[in-house]
Amino acid sequence: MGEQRAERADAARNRRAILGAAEELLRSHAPDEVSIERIAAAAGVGKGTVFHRFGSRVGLMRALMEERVRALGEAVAGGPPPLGPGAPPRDRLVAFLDAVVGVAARNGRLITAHDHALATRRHAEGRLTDNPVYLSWHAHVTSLIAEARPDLDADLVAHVLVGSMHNEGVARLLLAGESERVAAGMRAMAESLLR
Amino acid sequence: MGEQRAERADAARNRRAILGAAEELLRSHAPDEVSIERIAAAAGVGKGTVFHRFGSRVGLMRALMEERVRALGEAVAGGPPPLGPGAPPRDRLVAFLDAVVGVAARNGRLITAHDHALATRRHAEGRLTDNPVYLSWHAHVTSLIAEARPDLDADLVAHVLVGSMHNEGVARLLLAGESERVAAGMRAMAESLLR
DNA sequence: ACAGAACTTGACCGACGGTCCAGTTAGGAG
DNA sequence: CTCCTAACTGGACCGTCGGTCAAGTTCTGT
Repeated sequence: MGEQRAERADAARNRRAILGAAEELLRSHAPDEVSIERIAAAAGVGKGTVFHRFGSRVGLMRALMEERVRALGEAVAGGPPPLGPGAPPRDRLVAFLDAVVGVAARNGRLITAHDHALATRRHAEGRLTDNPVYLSWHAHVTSLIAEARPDLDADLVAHVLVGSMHNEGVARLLLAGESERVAAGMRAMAESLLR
Repeated sequence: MGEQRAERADAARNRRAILGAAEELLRSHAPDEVSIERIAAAAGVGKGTVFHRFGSRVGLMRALMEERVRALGEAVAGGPPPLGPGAPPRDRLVAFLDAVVGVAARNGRLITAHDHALATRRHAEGRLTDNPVYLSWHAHVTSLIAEARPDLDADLVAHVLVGSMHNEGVARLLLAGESERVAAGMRAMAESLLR
Protein backbone atom coordinates (compact mmCIF):
# COMPACT_ATOMS: atom_id res chain seq x y z
CA MET A 1 0.00 0.00 0.00
CA GLY A 2 2.68 2.57 -0.91
CA GLU A 3 1.78 6.24 -1.09
CA GLN A 4 0.86 7.23 -4.66
CA ARG A 5 3.08 9.75 -6.37
CA ALA A 6 1.43 13.17 -5.94
CA GLU A 7 -0.77 14.54 -8.71
CA ARG A 8 1.00 16.84 -11.16
CA ALA A 9 0.40 20.56 -10.73
CA ASP A 10 -1.43 21.03 -14.04
CA ALA A 11 -3.61 18.05 -13.30
CA ALA A 12 -4.58 19.43 -9.91
CA ARG A 13 -5.45 22.76 -11.50
CA ASN A 14 -7.71 21.05 -13.99
CA ARG A 15 -9.37 18.97 -11.28
CA ARG A 16 -10.30 22.16 -9.44
CA ALA A 17 -11.51 23.79 -12.64
CA ILE A 18 -13.73 20.82 -13.48
CA LEU A 19 -15.18 20.55 -9.99
CA GLY A 20 -15.86 24.29 -9.99
CA ALA A 21 -17.49 24.30 -13.39
CA ALA A 22 -19.70 21.35 -12.52
CA GLU A 23 -20.81 22.98 -9.31
CA GLU A 24 -21.57 26.23 -11.07
CA LEU A 25 -23.58 24.59 -13.85
CA LEU A 26 -25.51 22.47 -11.39
CA ARG A 27 -26.46 25.60 -9.51
CA SER A 28 -28.56 26.87 -12.38
CA HIS A 29 -29.53 23.84 -14.43
CA ALA A 30 -31.26 20.51 -14.02
CA PRO A 31 -28.86 17.56 -14.02
CA ASP A 32 -30.02 16.26 -17.38
CA GLU A 33 -29.10 19.58 -18.94
CA VAL A 34 -25.53 19.31 -17.71
CA SER A 35 -23.63 16.94 -19.95
CA ILE A 36 -19.99 16.10 -19.39
CA GLU A 37 -19.05 17.92 -22.57
CA ARG A 38 -20.67 21.04 -21.24
CA ILE A 39 -18.83 20.81 -17.98
CA ALA A 40 -15.58 20.26 -19.83
CA ALA A 41 -16.19 23.27 -22.03
CA ALA A 42 -17.03 25.46 -19.05
CA ALA A 43 -13.86 24.30 -17.32
CA GLY A 44 -11.80 25.00 -20.41
CA VAL A 45 -10.60 21.42 -20.84
CA GLY A 46 -11.30 18.57 -23.21
CA LYS A 47 -13.92 15.96 -22.48
CA GLY A 48 -11.28 13.26 -22.27
CA THR A 49 -9.65 15.05 -19.36
CA VAL A 50 -12.80 14.84 -17.30
CA PHE A 51 -12.97 11.10 -17.77
CA HIS A 52 -9.26 10.75 -17.12
CA ARG A 53 -9.62 12.54 -13.78
CA PHE A 54 -12.90 11.13 -12.55
CA GLY A 55 -13.47 7.92 -14.45
CA SER A 56 -17.11 8.49 -15.21
CA ARG A 57 -20.03 10.78 -14.67
CA VAL A 58 -20.80 9.01 -11.43
CA GLY A 59 -17.20 9.42 -10.31
CA LEU A 60 -17.35 13.15 -10.89
CA MET A 61 -20.57 13.56 -8.96
CA ARG A 62 -19.24 11.42 -6.17
CA ALA A 63 -16.11 13.57 -5.90
CA LEU A 64 -18.25 16.68 -5.79
CA MET A 65 -20.35 15.19 -3.04
CA GLU A 66 -17.49 13.98 -0.92
CA GLU A 67 -15.94 17.41 -1.03
CA ARG A 68 -19.09 19.06 0.26
CA VAL A 69 -19.63 16.54 2.99
CA ARG A 70 -16.20 16.15 4.51
CA ALA A 71 -16.75 18.71 7.28
CA LEU A 72 -19.89 16.95 8.48
CA GLY A 73 -18.13 13.62 8.64
CA GLU A 74 -15.39 15.06 10.79
CA ALA A 75 -17.83 16.80 13.11
CA VAL A 76 -19.65 13.53 13.64
CA ALA A 77 -16.54 11.49 14.31
CA GLY A 78 -14.68 13.86 16.55
CA GLY A 79 -16.51 17.13 17.04
CA PRO A 80 -18.39 18.38 20.10
CA PRO A 81 -21.78 16.97 21.10
CA PRO A 82 -24.55 16.71 20.19
CA LEU A 83 -23.21 16.06 16.67
CA GLY A 84 -20.07 14.39 17.95
CA PRO A 85 -19.83 11.58 20.49
CA GLY A 86 -21.06 12.10 24.03
CA ALA A 87 -24.69 13.12 23.76
CA PRO A 88 -27.59 10.65 24.05
CA PRO A 89 -28.53 8.93 20.77
CA ARG A 90 -31.81 10.77 20.40
CA ASP A 91 -30.09 14.15 20.52
CA ARG A 92 -27.32 12.99 18.25
CA LEU A 93 -29.81 11.73 15.68
CA VAL A 94 -31.75 14.98 15.72
CA ALA A 95 -28.55 16.99 15.37
CA PHE A 96 -27.29 14.74 12.60
CA LEU A 97 -30.49 14.91 10.57
CA ASP A 98 -30.50 18.68 10.98
CA ALA A 99 -26.97 18.83 9.65
CA VAL A 100 -27.73 16.48 6.78
CA VAL A 101 -30.75 18.53 5.75
CA GLY A 102 -28.54 21.60 5.90
CA VAL A 103 -25.95 20.07 3.62
CA ALA A 104 -28.60 18.89 1.20
CA ALA A 105 -30.25 22.29 1.14
CA ARG A 106 -27.01 24.19 0.65
CA ASN A 107 -25.99 21.96 -2.22
CA GLY A 108 -29.17 22.15 -4.18
CA ARG A 109 -29.19 19.75 -7.06
CA LEU A 110 -26.02 17.92 -6.15
CA ILE A 111 -27.66 14.86 -4.65
CA THR A 112 -30.20 14.79 -7.44
CA ALA A 113 -27.40 15.02 -9.95
CA HIS A 114 -25.59 12.14 -8.32
CA ASP A 115 -28.69 9.96 -8.40
CA HIS A 116 -29.31 10.97 -11.99
CA ALA A 117 -25.78 9.96 -12.92
CA LEU A 118 -26.32 6.61 -11.26
CA ALA A 119 -29.54 6.06 -13.15
CA THR A 120 -28.06 6.94 -16.53
CA ARG A 121 -24.75 5.16 -16.13
CA ARG A 122 -23.67 3.17 -19.14
CA HIS A 123 -21.48 0.64 -17.40
CA ALA A 124 -22.27 -1.02 -14.08
CA GLU A 125 -20.61 0.90 -11.35
CA GLY A 126 -22.22 0.13 -8.04
CA ARG A 127 -25.41 1.32 -6.50
CA LEU A 128 -26.47 4.25 -4.39
CA THR A 129 -25.94 2.08 -1.35
CA ASP A 130 -22.29 1.61 -2.33
CA ASN A 131 -21.69 5.33 -2.28
CA PRO A 132 -19.29 6.08 0.58
CA VAL A 133 -21.32 9.07 1.69
CA TYR A 134 -24.58 7.17 1.78
CA LEU A 135 -22.86 4.24 3.43
CA SER A 136 -21.40 6.28 6.24
CA TRP A 137 -24.57 8.25 6.87
CA HIS A 138 -26.59 5.08 6.92
CA ALA A 139 -24.18 3.35 9.28
CA HIS A 140 -24.22 6.28 11.67
CA VAL A 141 -28.00 6.55 11.75
CA THR A 142 -28.35 2.78 12.10
CA SER A 143 -26.13 2.68 15.15
CA LEU A 144 -27.94 5.57 16.82
CA ILE A 145 -31.32 3.95 16.27
CA ALA A 146 -30.11 0.56 17.44
CA GLU A 147 -28.83 2.11 20.62
CA ALA A 148 -32.01 4.01 21.45
CA ARG A 149 -34.64 1.60 20.19
CA PRO A 150 -33.30 -1.95 19.99
CA ASP A 151 -36.78 -3.16 19.12
CA LEU A 152 -36.83 -1.31 15.79
CA ASP A 153 -35.31 -2.60 12.56
CA ALA A 154 -32.54 -0.02 12.66
CA ASP A 155 -31.13 -0.84 9.24
CA LEU A 156 -34.47 -0.40 7.53
CA VAL A 157 -35.47 2.74 9.40
CA ALA A 158 -32.09 4.25 8.62
CA HIS A 159 -32.67 3.59 4.93
CA VAL A 160 -36.01 5.33 5.15
CA LEU A 161 -34.57 8.36 6.95
CA VAL A 162 -31.31 8.79 5.05
CA GLY A 163 -33.00 7.83 1.81
CA SER A 164 -35.39 10.73 2.10
CA MET A 165 -32.55 12.99 1.00
CA HIS A 166 -32.85 11.15 -2.31
CA ASN A 167 -36.62 11.47 -2.35
CA GLU A 168 -38.10 13.71 -5.00
CA GLY A 169 -40.85 15.10 -2.82
CA VAL A 170 -38.35 16.12 -0.19
CA ALA A 171 -35.83 17.38 -2.73
CA ARG A 172 -38.44 19.70 -4.20
CA LEU A 173 -39.08 21.31 -0.83
CA LEU A 174 -35.37 21.75 -0.32
CA LEU A 175 -34.93 23.36 -3.73
CA ALA A 176 -37.87 25.62 -3.04
CA GLY A 177 -36.06 27.00 -0.02
CA GLU A 178 -38.23 25.25 2.53
CA SER A 179 -35.30 23.59 4.22
CA GLU A 180 -36.43 24.77 7.64
CA ARG A 181 -39.69 22.97 7.13
CA VAL A 182 -37.92 19.79 6.09
CA ALA A 183 -35.58 20.01 9.06
CA ALA A 184 -38.51 20.47 11.41
CA GLY A 185 -40.37 17.54 9.92
CA MET A 186 -37.39 15.23 10.12
CA ARG A 187 -36.80 16.31 13.68
CA ALA A 188 -40.39 15.52 14.59
CA MET A 189 -40.12 12.11 12.99
CA ALA A 190 -36.86 11.33 14.73
CA GLU A 191 -38.34 12.32 18.07
CA SER A 192 -41.47 10.26 17.56
CA LEU A 193 -39.41 7.31 16.46
CA LEU A 194 -36.80 7.25 19.22
CA ARG A 195 -38.78 7.13 22.38
CA MET B 1 -65.56 14.94 -23.28
CA GLY B 2 -67.04 12.46 -25.82
CA GLU B 3 -66.30 8.77 -25.45
CA GLN B 4 -63.26 7.86 -27.56
CA ARG B 5 -63.86 5.35 -30.32
CA ALA B 6 -62.82 1.93 -28.99
CA GLU B 7 -59.36 0.59 -29.71
CA ARG B 8 -59.12 -1.68 -32.70
CA ALA B 9 -58.86 -5.40 -32.00
CA ASP B 10 -55.33 -5.78 -33.40
CA ALA B 11 -54.19 -2.78 -31.42
CA ALA B 12 -55.58 -4.20 -28.23
CA ARG B 13 -53.85 -7.50 -28.90
CA ASN B 14 -50.54 -5.74 -29.39
CA ARG B 15 -51.03 -3.67 -26.24
CA ARG B 16 -51.44 -6.86 -24.24
CA ALA B 17 -48.44 -8.45 -25.93
CA ILE B 18 -46.23 -5.44 -25.15
CA LEU B 19 -47.36 -5.20 -21.56
CA GLY B 20 -46.79 -8.91 -21.12
CA ALA B 21 -43.36 -8.88 -22.70
CA ALA B 22 -42.26 -5.92 -20.62
CA GLU B 23 -43.42 -7.58 -17.46
CA GLU B 24 -41.68 -10.81 -18.35
CA LEU B 25 -38.38 -9.11 -19.19
CA LEU B 26 -38.48 -7.02 -16.05
CA ARG B 27 -38.91 -10.16 -14.02
CA SER B 28 -35.45 -11.38 -14.89
CA HIS B 29 -33.42 -8.32 -15.86
CA ALA B 30 -32.40 -4.99 -14.42
CA PRO B 31 -34.30 -2.05 -15.94
CA ASP B 32 -31.29 -0.70 -17.78
CA GLU B 33 -30.95 -4.02 -19.61
CA VAL B 34 -34.49 -3.79 -20.91
CA SER B 35 -34.57 -1.41 -23.85
CA ILE B 36 -37.75 -0.61 -25.74
CA GLU B 37 -36.41 -2.39 -28.79
CA ARG B 38 -35.95 -5.51 -26.73
CA ILE B 39 -39.47 -5.33 -25.38
CA ALA B 40 -40.81 -4.79 -28.89
CA ALA B 41 -38.88 -7.78 -30.20
CA ALA B 42 -40.11 -9.98 -27.37
CA ALA B 43 -43.66 -8.88 -28.05
CA GLY B 44 -43.27 -9.55 -31.75
CA VAL B 45 -44.00 -5.99 -32.83
CA GLY B 46 -42.00 -3.09 -34.18
CA LYS B 47 -40.48 -0.47 -31.95
CA GLY B 48 -42.69 2.19 -33.50
CA THR B 49 -45.78 0.36 -32.30
CA VAL B 50 -44.65 0.57 -28.70
CA PHE B 51 -44.26 4.31 -28.94
CA HIS B 52 -47.53 4.65 -30.79
CA ARG B 53 -49.34 2.83 -27.98
CA PHE B 54 -47.61 4.25 -24.95
CA GLY B 55 -46.01 7.48 -26.04
CA SER B 56 -42.70 6.93 -24.33
CA ARG B 57 -40.76 4.67 -22.07
CA VAL B 58 -42.24 6.41 -19.07
CA GLY B 59 -45.74 5.97 -20.48
CA LEU B 60 -45.21 2.25 -20.84
CA MET B 61 -43.94 1.86 -17.30
CA ARG B 62 -46.78 3.94 -16.00
CA ALA B 63 -49.33 1.78 -17.79
CA LEU B 64 -47.72 -1.32 -16.33
CA MET B 65 -47.86 0.17 -12.88
CA GLU B 66 -51.43 1.35 -13.04
CA GLU B 67 -52.53 -2.07 -14.13
CA ARG B 68 -50.90 -3.71 -11.11
CA VAL B 69 -52.24 -1.19 -8.66
CA ARG B 70 -55.86 -0.83 -9.65
CA ALA B 71 -57.17 -3.38 -7.16
CA LEU B 72 -55.51 -1.63 -4.23
CA GLY B 73 -56.99 1.70 -5.23
CA GLU B 74 -60.47 0.23 -5.30
CA ALA B 75 -60.04 -1.48 -1.94
CA VAL B 76 -58.96 1.80 -0.39
CA ALA B 77 -61.80 3.81 -1.84
CA GLY B 78 -64.66 1.44 -1.28
CA GLY B 79 -63.53 -1.84 0.26
CA PRO B 80 -64.02 -3.10 3.81
CA PRO B 81 -62.02 -1.65 6.74
CA PRO B 82 -59.31 -1.40 7.79
CA LEU B 83 -58.12 -0.72 4.22
CA GLY B 84 -61.36 0.92 3.22
CA PRO B 85 -63.17 3.73 5.04
CA GLY B 86 -64.45 3.20 8.56
CA ALA B 87 -61.45 2.19 10.66
CA PRO B 88 -59.40 4.67 12.72
CA PRO B 89 -56.61 6.39 10.78
CA ARG B 90 -53.82 4.56 12.54
CA ASP B 91 -55.22 1.18 11.55
CA ARG B 92 -55.94 2.35 8.06
CA LEU B 93 -52.39 3.60 7.64
CA VAL B 94 -50.90 0.35 8.88
CA ALA B 95 -53.15 -1.64 6.59
CA PHE B 96 -52.38 0.60 3.66
CA LEU B 97 -48.62 0.43 4.10
CA ASP B 98 -48.87 -3.33 4.40
CA ALA B 99 -50.76 -3.47 1.15
CA VAL B 100 -48.36 -1.12 -0.58
CA VAL B 101 -45.37 -3.17 0.51
CA GLY B 102 -47.17 -6.23 -0.77
CA VAL B 103 -47.75 -4.69 -4.17
CA ALA B 104 -44.16 -3.51 -4.36
CA ALA B 105 -42.82 -6.92 -3.37
CA ARG B 106 -45.02 -8.80 -5.80
CA ASN B 107 -44.00 -6.58 -8.66
CA GLY B 108 -40.29 -6.77 -8.18
CA ARG B 109 -38.46 -4.32 -10.38
CA LEU B 110 -41.52 -2.51 -11.68
CA ILE B 111 -41.21 0.55 -9.47
CA THR B 112 -37.47 0.66 -10.00
CA ALA B 113 -38.03 0.43 -13.73
CA HIS B 114 -40.50 3.28 -13.62
CA ASP B 115 -38.08 5.49 -11.71
CA HIS B 116 -35.30 4.52 -14.08
CA ALA B 117 -37.45 5.50 -17.05
CA LEU B 118 -38.13 8.85 -15.42
CA ALA B 119 -34.45 9.45 -14.80
CA THR B 120 -33.40 8.60 -18.34
CA ARG B 121 -36.24 10.34 -20.13
CA ARG B 122 -35.15 12.35 -23.15
CA HIS B 123 -37.99 14.85 -23.19
CA ALA B 124 -39.50 16.52 -20.16
CA GLU B 125 -42.50 14.57 -19.09
CA GLY B 126 -43.34 15.30 -15.51
CA ARG B 127 -41.84 14.10 -12.30
CA LEU B 128 -42.35 11.17 -10.01
CA THR B 129 -44.69 13.32 -7.98
CA ASP B 130 -46.90 13.78 -11.05
CA ASN B 131 -47.37 10.06 -11.41
CA PRO B 132 -51.04 9.30 -10.70
CA VAL B 133 -50.15 6.30 -8.57
CA TYR B 134 -47.69 8.21 -6.43
CA LEU B 135 -50.06 11.12 -6.23
CA SER B 136 -52.98 9.08 -4.98
CA TRP B 137 -50.90 7.11 -2.50
CA HIS B 138 -49.38 10.28 -1.18
CA ALA B 139 -52.73 12.00 -0.86
CA HIS B 140 -54.21 9.06 1.01
CA VAL B 141 -51.32 8.80 3.46
CA THR B 142 -51.28 12.55 3.95
CA SER B 143 -54.92 12.65 4.91
CA LEU B 144 -54.57 9.75 7.35
CA ILE B 145 -51.61 11.38 9.06
CA ALA B 146 -53.28 14.76 9.21
CA GLU B 147 -56.29 13.21 10.87
CA ALA B 148 -54.35 11.31 13.51
CA ARG B 149 -51.52 13.71 14.20
CA PRO B 150 -52.45 17.28 13.21
CA ASP B 151 -49.19 18.50 14.73
CA LEU B 152 -47.05 16.66 12.18
CA ASP B 153 -46.17 17.95 8.72
CA ALA B 154 -48.38 15.38 7.05
CA ASP B 155 -47.31 16.21 3.50
CA LEU B 156 -43.64 15.77 4.29
CA VAL B 157 -44.04 12.62 6.36
CA ALA B 158 -46.18 11.11 3.61
CA HIS B 159 -43.40 11.78 1.12
CA VAL B 160 -40.94 10.03 3.39
CA LEU B 161 -43.18 7.00 3.88
CA VAL B 162 -44.52 6.59 0.35
CA GLY B 163 -41.15 7.55 -1.09
CA SER B 164 -39.49 4.65 0.63
CA MET B 165 -41.01 2.39 -2.00
CA HIS B 166 -38.69 4.24 -4.39
CA ASN B 167 -35.72 3.92 -2.05
CA GLU B 168 -32.89 1.69 -3.18
CA GLY B 169 -32.13 0.31 0.25
CA VAL B 170 -35.73 -0.73 0.72
CA ALA B 171 -36.07 -1.98 -2.85
CA ARG B 172 -33.13 -4.31 -2.35
CA LEU B 173 -34.74 -5.93 0.66
CA LEU B 174 -37.94 -6.36 -1.28
CA LEU B 175 -36.13 -7.97 -4.20
CA ALA B 176 -34.28 -10.23 -1.80
CA GLY B 177 -37.58 -11.62 -0.62
CA GLU B 178 -37.53 -9.87 2.73
CA SER B 179 -40.87 -8.21 2.19
CA GLU B 180 -42.17 -9.43 5.55
CA ARG B 181 -39.31 -7.61 7.22
CA VAL B 182 -40.05 -4.43 5.31
CA ALA B 183 -43.73 -4.65 6.14
CA ALA B 184 -42.95 -5.12 9.82
CA GLY B 185 -40.56 -2.19 9.84
CA MET B 186 -43.00 0.12 8.11
CA ARG B 187 -45.71 -0.97 10.48
CA ALA B 188 -43.50 -0.18 13.47
CA MET B 189 -42.70 3.24 12.06
CA ALA B 190 -46.33 4.02 11.37
CA GLU B 191 -47.30 3.01 14.88
CA SER B 192 -44.54 5.07 16.46
CA LEU B 193 -45.46 8.03 14.32
CA LEU B 194 -49.22 8.08 14.80
CA ARG B 195 -49.71 8.23 18.50
C1' DA C 1 19.23 19.23 -20.72
C1' DC C 2 16.90 15.04 -21.06
C1' DA C 3 14.03 10.96 -20.50
C1' DG C 4 9.90 9.23 -19.71
C1' DA C 5 5.82 9.30 -16.91
C1' DA C 6 1.76 11.88 -16.55
C1' DC C 7 -1.43 14.40 -18.78
C1' DT C 8 -4.48 16.29 -22.62
C1' DT C 9 -7.47 16.07 -26.48
C1' DG C 10 -11.22 15.52 -29.66
C1' DA C 11 -12.59 12.35 -33.21
C1' DC C 12 -14.96 8.31 -32.83
C1' DC C 13 -18.05 4.47 -31.09
C1' DG C 14 -22.22 2.07 -29.61
C1' DA C 15 -26.55 2.37 -27.37
C1' DC C 16 -30.84 4.14 -26.88
C1' DG C 17 -35.16 6.92 -26.78
C1' DG C 18 -37.86 8.96 -29.87
C1' DT C 19 -39.63 10.41 -34.90
C1' DC C 20 -41.60 9.70 -39.33
C1' DC C 21 -43.99 8.20 -43.10
C1' DA C 22 -44.93 4.79 -46.55
C1' DG C 23 -47.42 0.73 -46.53
C1' DT C 24 -51.01 -2.40 -44.38
C1' DT C 25 -55.41 -3.64 -42.31
C1' DA C 26 -59.63 -3.60 -39.56
C1' DG C 27 -64.29 -3.06 -39.79
C1' DG C 28 -68.40 0.01 -40.54
C1' DA C 29 -71.38 1.99 -44.46
C1' DG C 30 -73.93 1.03 -48.34
C1' DC D 1 -69.55 -8.42 -50.58
C1' DT D 2 -67.00 -4.24 -51.73
C1' DC D 3 -65.07 -0.14 -50.70
C1' DC D 4 -63.25 3.62 -48.07
C1' DT D 5 -60.68 5.55 -44.63
C1' DA D 6 -59.05 6.10 -40.10
C1' DA D 7 -56.25 3.40 -37.34
C1' DC D 8 -52.40 0.89 -37.03
C1' DT D 9 -47.62 -0.95 -38.08
C1' DG D 10 -42.62 -1.21 -38.57
C1' DG D 11 -38.08 -0.20 -39.20
C1' DA D 12 -34.80 3.11 -41.16
C1' DC D 13 -33.19 7.16 -39.39
C1' DC D 14 -31.87 10.99 -36.06
C1' DG D 15 -29.65 13.46 -32.19
C1' DT D 16 -27.55 13.02 -27.89
C1' DC D 17 -24.58 11.37 -24.66
C1' DG D 18 -21.35 8.61 -21.84
C1' DG D 19 -17.28 6.54 -22.54
C1' DT D 20 -12.69 5.07 -25.31
C1' DC D 21 -8.32 5.65 -27.37
C1' DA D 22 -4.20 6.67 -29.88
C1' DA D 23 -1.34 10.38 -30.83
C1' DG D 24 0.61 14.58 -29.36
C1' DT D 25 2.12 17.74 -25.38
C1' DT D 26 3.99 19.11 -20.93
C1' DC D 27 5.66 18.45 -16.43
C1' DT D 28 9.41 17.22 -13.28
C1' DG D 29 13.14 14.53 -11.01
C1' DT D 30 17.82 13.75 -11.92
